[in-house]
Amino acid sequence: MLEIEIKEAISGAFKSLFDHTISIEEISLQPTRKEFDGKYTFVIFPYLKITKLNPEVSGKLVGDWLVANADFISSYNVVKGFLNLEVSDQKWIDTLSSISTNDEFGILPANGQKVMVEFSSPNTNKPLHLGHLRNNFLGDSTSRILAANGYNVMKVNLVNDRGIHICKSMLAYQRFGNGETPEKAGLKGDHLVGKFYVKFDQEYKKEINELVESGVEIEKAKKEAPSILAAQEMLKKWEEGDQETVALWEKLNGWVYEGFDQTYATMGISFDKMYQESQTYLLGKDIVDEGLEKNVFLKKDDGSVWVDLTDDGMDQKLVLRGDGTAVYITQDMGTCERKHGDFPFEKSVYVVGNEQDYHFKVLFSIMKKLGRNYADGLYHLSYGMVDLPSGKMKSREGTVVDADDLLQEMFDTAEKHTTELGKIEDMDADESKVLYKMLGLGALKYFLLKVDPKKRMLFNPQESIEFQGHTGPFIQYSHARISAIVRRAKTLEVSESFNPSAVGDLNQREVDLIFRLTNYVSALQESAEEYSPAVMAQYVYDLAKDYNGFYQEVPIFKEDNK
RNA sequence: GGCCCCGUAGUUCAAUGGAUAGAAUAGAAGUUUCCUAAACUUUAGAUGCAAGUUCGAUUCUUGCCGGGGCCA
Repeated sequence: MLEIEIKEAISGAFKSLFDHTISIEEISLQPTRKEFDGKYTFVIFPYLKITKLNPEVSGKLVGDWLVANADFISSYNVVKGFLNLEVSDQKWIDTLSSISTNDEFGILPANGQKVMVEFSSPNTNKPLHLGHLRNNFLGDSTSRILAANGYNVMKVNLVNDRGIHICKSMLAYQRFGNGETPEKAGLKGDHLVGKFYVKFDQEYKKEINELVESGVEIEKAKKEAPSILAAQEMLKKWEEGDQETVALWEKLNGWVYEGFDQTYATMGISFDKMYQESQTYLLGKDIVDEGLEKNVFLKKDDGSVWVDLTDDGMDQKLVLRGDGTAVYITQDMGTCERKHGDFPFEKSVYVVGNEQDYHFKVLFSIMKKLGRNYADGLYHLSYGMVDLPSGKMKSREGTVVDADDLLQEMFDTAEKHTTELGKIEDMDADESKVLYKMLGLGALKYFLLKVDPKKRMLFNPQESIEFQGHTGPFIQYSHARISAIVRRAKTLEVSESFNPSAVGDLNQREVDLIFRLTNYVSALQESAEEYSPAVMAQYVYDLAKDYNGFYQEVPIFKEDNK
């Protein structure tokens, strides 16, 4: 890449001028601000100790050396401690040529490394909601970025298909279901099961209220309400493998999976492998034994097993209960090990909400103490909650934004805007449907991805369905117009306007655009290492914005279009 | 109580320790013979507070004040 070449040249300049070696990694190069001349800026300030000269003189020396010795640097200027470098036309021509002839532009060759990306991780007792959408889009986007960077990526989904929550749905179905099915109810399977989960909660609350009215303490009532006891009993039966219970569990989960599959298909998201917690929840106990053997864990008098992480700034953590039953971290250790066994990765990304920051810190620290060679490659892609203007989403208060509903709303809005603007009069119904989906999904994905993942974000339904401004459809629209130029260039036979060799005739804005494009690719490469879809989103947006800004000043086809 | 994350225009978001803190949206004023006006141009508007580190701090450190989370 161009940037690397410039850095190498700067390094050469320091070697030759000051007999000092600076590595390419430590050289900081940034795009020149648009109010100054130049394309790349090298900040001299940090190197004044080496040059032992003032900023202006240092910049001039380096600039002169570069112009004399690096043929792709055509000129330079120094403002205070900023050395602004201009890249020669020939270099742009070469760069653009290599881009236009490279079908794999932006995609790096395989690097031989495996990375597993776990995301989505739904519970099977209710449908996906807005929070899951942020998770899914982050996971999917990260996977794509990593794949484009040459990693062998395996996308996995660990479904939480067991536990007290699904028993609650099962119980309510048993009582109130009357043999209902998704077909009969005309509901997606996940929505049907979610309905019974809500039903359970209503009954449970009713029972608590009755108990409290009869004089029972509220905490006690919560523990002793008949519904919750029945749910616990059902979980126990499930764990014992009771046939009837397992059959019911399979039936309901089957419906939920069908519903999820539909939602994933709508979102355009797929997985290479599914894990079920029902298959992994017993894992990890052998690792506890191993940890005891290696003296990483210690057993207390009551038989419980602990790990001491005070050296790493954490506290002591329980890894196995005194009665020998597992805690969350136990199964996560086991699942981690199994995942690595299935797909021996160098890196493994967990896309999980930030309420589990501490949990993953603990998990990774344990795996390291156990001497797993892959432990350094474990990464928690932590993201913040999605808030609504009314505040936090709460399922019990019915303020949850359902994923299917939201997706449909986006598609409907796309249709409404598109028809109002009269954009697609020559399209048939199928084509236009594809278009609405592309627009609606683009808007939603961009809206959720443009925010720094770790930050809590606000989802305003009104704004999210707007297609103007800093949105996905803005970028899609710009792309459509760029494509139109290329199309017309071919039909009008003025394609030389787009011939790389004509780059010398392009105006400043156009060259800027090309510059942005090359910059975009290097950002693609760097940001992938930092798992940052938000950075990618910003670059694409900037590019589209630059394009829209300059096109009105230089309409290329003005003359040919009479 | 201990630990973790976040405080930037009215609002929603940007800004590897660098130049005059960028966008979008809402407000005001404009632009359709044009590669599709889902666009473009102009205008006004912000770093919670207080110290410290240094050539330079939205960014790093400490304290305080707010918001959220985790652990009991």
